[in-house]
Amino acid sequence: MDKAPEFPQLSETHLEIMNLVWQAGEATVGEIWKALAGRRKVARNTVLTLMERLEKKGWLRRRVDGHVYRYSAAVGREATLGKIVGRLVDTAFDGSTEGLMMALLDERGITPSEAERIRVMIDKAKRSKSKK
Amino acid sequence: MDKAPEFPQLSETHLEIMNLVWQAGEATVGEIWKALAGRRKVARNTVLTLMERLEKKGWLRRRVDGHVYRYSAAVGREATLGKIVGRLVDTAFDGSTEGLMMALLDERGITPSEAERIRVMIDKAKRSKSKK
DNA sequence: TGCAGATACCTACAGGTGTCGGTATAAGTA
DNA sequence: TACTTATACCGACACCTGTAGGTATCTGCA
Repeated sequence: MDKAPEFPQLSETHLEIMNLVWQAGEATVGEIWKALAGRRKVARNTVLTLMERLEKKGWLRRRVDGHVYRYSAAVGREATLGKIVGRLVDTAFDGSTEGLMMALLDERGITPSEAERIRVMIDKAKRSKSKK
Repeated sequence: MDKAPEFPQLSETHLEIMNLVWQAGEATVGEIWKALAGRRKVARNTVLTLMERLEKKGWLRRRVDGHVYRYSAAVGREATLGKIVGRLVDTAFDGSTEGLMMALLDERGITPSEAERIRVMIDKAKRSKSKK
């Protein structure tokens, strides 16, 4: 569950589907479709096409189960999201982690409890920085 | 400098150009092209097309100056980047600011001095949360 | 006055994306 | 057995994106 594709960018819709697959672990097109259709109107075939494309590009894997394909993610959620965010930092914030955080805090704000948890995260990240 | 378009997503390349324009304040296609070509090979006409499209969609403004168009950003940098990040938080992290930060720290790590500055930012954000 | 260089406009094209319809097949059900 | 319901595959279409060539115009300099 690790060899990420060369990273040719996941669109928003693709990401939406990847998220559902990550959440489900393994799922059929129908299951993902139902989950997605709960939020917005979309045809089953649309989901099918998108998932086939994701599979072709190496983001999803599928295995035969009876007469059905069961899809699962071929890449890890953490690593993938990490790369996406990293890429955004590079292209939009010129590599500045702080820049992104600033934009985020400015846009969203945080609650005191979030602030506390983030503080803990930062301490931990600082300490284990050399790990990676 | 504020009414952002309905936000139909800026591609990475578009963002690259927007960044140069934000930096320059006002610039001709030729100037942006030179700045961009310094980093990667690209034809002048490519930049021209991209900037025309950005203008058509409301991200850039242009005014006649002699026989030349001078382009400037029609949207503020902070607000725009904020929205982009916010959107990523929503689509990739299900609205969780912390989630994004975690991914970022995990992917990039931070130096102690960055950690310190971020801590200050968070404190400030927490205090002025109601402002926005 | 004529040419080089910058500029803008028009057009094109391949590849990706989001959207499906049509059709065939398999499985469960009345 | 006939019908309904999933599923998959093929193909299509419009729009966006990155890329750029061709051409006409303008401007400054030899």
